[in-house]
Amino acid sequence: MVTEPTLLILASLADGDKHGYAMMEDIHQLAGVRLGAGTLYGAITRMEELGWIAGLESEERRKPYRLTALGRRHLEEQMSALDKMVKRTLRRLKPA
Amino acid sequence: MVTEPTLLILASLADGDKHGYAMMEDIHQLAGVRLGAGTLYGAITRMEELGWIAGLESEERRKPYRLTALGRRHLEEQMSALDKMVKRTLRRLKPA
DNA sequence: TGCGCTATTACAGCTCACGATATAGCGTAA
DNA sequence: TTACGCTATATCGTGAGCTGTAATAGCGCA
Repeated sequence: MVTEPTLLILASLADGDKHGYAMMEDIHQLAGVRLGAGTLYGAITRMEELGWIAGLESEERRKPYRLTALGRRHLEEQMSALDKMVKRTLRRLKPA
Repeated sequence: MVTEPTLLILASLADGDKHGYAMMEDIHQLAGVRLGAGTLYGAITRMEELGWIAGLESEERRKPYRLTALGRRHLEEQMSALDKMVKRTLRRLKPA
């Protein structure tokens, strides 16, 4: 697996509000992995409790979620750390 | 946590053979995280069984490890996938 | 009517991350 | 020479959370 489901969900919501199933599709495009239902909805529940995402009301059977300010900040931190790490590692992989 | 310990260990060994404790220091420099002893040596054992790293003989109390060809290939694949994902996500975070 | 896709929930199993503990060699300062 | 702190590895228990699967249900279409 490329990254923790948590980051993939945050990354997906960074593009706009989405419900669970739509995140599955988006994450597949974004990272090439397909999260299972258990992984996805389990992570969503935990992240909502953490205050990283918020469920929006809806009269449909779809339940959309939105990235909170806290979640966005966390995503930014993780991404910039990841970016540094990836760049350093790629530099190690291809010697001068 | 930024990334799985597995990738961090592979990334550390991409720079040259190292024993466990040296990886801890290197990973701290590389990714800003400090792996605990349990995490580190647990992952090392599993990765050796997978054939991603190989233990080298040594008469000292230090046991150095080397990245195998298989491990290197895996690291390259994961890093390029991560690289794509990070770039796309960063683009989402800072709108035009 | 039935099939396949969308959509969510719940659950059981299992891996693994993590902290803590134990052991031990080493250098060095008191 | 004793004691302390750092280096170095191993092991264990616990819990979090990833994973696949099954159950449920609305929807569109043939």
